[in-house]
Amino acid sequence: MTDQPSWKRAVTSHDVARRAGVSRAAVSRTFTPNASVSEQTRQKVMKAAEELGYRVNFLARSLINQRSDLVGLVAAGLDNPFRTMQIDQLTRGLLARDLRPILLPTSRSEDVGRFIEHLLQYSVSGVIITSDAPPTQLCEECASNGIPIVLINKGEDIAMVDRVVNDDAAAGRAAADYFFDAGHRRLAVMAAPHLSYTGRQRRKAFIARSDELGAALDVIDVPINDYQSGFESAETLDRRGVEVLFCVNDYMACGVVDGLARLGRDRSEAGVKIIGHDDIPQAAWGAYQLTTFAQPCDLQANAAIDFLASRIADPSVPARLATTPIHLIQRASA
Amino acid sequence: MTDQPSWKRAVTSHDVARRAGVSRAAVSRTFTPNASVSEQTRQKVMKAAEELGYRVNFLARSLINQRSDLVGLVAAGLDNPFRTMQIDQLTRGLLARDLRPILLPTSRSEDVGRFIEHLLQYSVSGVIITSDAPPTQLCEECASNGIPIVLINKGEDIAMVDRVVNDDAAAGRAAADYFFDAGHRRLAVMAAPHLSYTGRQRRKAFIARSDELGAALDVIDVPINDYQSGFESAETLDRRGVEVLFCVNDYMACGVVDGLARLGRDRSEAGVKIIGHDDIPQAAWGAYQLTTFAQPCDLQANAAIDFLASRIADPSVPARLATTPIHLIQRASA
DNA sequence: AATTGTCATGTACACGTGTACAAAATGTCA
DNA sequence: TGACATTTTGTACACGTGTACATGACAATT
Repeated sequence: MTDQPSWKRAVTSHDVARRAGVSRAAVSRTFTPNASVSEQTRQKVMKAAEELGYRVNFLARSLINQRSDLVGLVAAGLDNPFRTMQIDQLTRGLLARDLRPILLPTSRSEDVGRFIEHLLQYSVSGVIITSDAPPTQLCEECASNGIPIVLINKGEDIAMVDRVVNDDAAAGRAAADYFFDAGHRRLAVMAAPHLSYTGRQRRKAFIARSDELGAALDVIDVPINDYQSGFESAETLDRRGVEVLFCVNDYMACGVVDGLARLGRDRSEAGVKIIGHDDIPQAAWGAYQLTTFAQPCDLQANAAIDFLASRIADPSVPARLATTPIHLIQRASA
Repeated sequence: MTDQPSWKRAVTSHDVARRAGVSRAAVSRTFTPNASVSEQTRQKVMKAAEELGYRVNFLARSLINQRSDLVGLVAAGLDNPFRTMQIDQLTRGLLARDLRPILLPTSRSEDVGRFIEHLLQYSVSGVIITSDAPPTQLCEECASNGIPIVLINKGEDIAMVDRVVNDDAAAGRAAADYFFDAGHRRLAVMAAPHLSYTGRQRRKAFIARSDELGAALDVIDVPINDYQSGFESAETLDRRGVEVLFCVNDYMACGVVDGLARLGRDRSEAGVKIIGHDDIPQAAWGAYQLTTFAQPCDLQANAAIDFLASRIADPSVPARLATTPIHLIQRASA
């Protein structure tokens, strides 16, 4: 026989059709949901497909459908553990819906141009962006090519672009209230004033609520909301005599804790009280025990994927916005 | 004109050809490396392509080339920060070579069947596997379809499958030597005896070297090499009076440190000395300061991608093995 | 029995590209 | 200039699939 034991070439729908004694169209219909096939031929086709080890070629299918079921996942700063949680949830969610995630980690914004090529050349069905830096160019390019976009925790509201955002305003306010209710009249907040939309929102809300309450306020600016910045800022905190601090994310808060410890300011005795945000795994680690606002990245992922899926189905729906609730987790740090 | 301002349909090589006044083949050749085109027509084509915003449709190209430039990235346990470092390096390396990573996080091994479908249906150019659980079925299936595979830190040596492994034996030995040279005659190692190939190797080498040195040895088994296991095992360490411990990874070591701290056994005063492995970011954090073996995941990623690329070019090369060196990083924990 | 409607099936084309082959153009040398 | 080698170009087919359309089978209705 011409039956090669080695993988000479992939088995196609044509082969299955011949073996099952039906037309190639019948095979195609068998593997297409909501297509019209009689139960009898479906059986025959399935049997033949099974025997030959047939799999539909998604490249060919995508070519015809103008849709690849690939989804671009643009994320920045995998160093922040929260990002890992996000992409973990997102990839699982996408795979559960038979969408395949292409991971595109951005370090410098210059990558973005290359990413656009990657995405458009593969006719991705959609793009989910978690990056810090606002890739407006990428958005425009995708939009003008009719590729659905969902932004997670980003500010720009663009026509036809869905967004999922954390309730940062609530977090900022709640943090200020928490400290105030505990009797403190001098508060502090640490954040990067120019990067990270979500960090800016939390910072803004904390400052606003602080003012409302009439509390004194230290605003500590850092270049980036990361561990290193937190660590190095400990000295500033010490110098200014800060007693309670809202750190706009846990990643940086861990740095603050370690930085203070290095200066000998242990927080078990009357040290600095700290509230963080995100509830990264490390926030629960014994050395930190951060009181923090949990950000429901599972809900966010689901919401984002829902948005994406529905917009893939109907690209003309108006832009939507989902705000996910926060949840205070009390630990030893405050 | 029929010029729609909206994105009615993507611009194809046909459009470019017409505009440039050449045949469609000329366009194709312009965008195919090492194809025969005169400089003059290339210029014309590039100009027309620029004006129309043309991009090669990779789905169509892949269909004809039987190769998609997509690479499956099968990884488990994104909770371990080392995994994040790995996929970060791998995705960047792949993108730098114009390969696109499809991320497939495995939690249960049952996913594997579904992943195989994902991978084969898209005619991925190759697969890189970092998963703990040995997906032998996935390997076989890919191999029988002629898809190159590279394993990172896995044991199975399979025909035609390249591997990149950390020098676990050296790490295990060096850890034992380190403690012995410091004067300790009773050593301990903590690891999951059934999971994680790489952990087993380190454990084995540590035990062997211990025996050679004639040191007493505590072998502490855990179900998984994770933070939680480390944390919970602190009590066992305390009960057995362990003084020095080799933890087969940092993730677990962090748990041990926290677990011991909870029991009041601070390591600043004569506490348990700990050596970890991987040099995850948290190992350098102030609260832990782990002495550890750095695993060069950048080298590993490059080696893996080199293997993959060369095997894509020539699938018939015999299986290769790269062993990456470790590097001791001394901090306060030992 | 004749008519109508429903549904399964096959044929033929389309998706956008790479490339074998032949034809044409160009360059080289006597 | 003619003969020949080399390069460039165009034509035609292939990749593997989804689906519009027409055809035919079969049940339901009159």
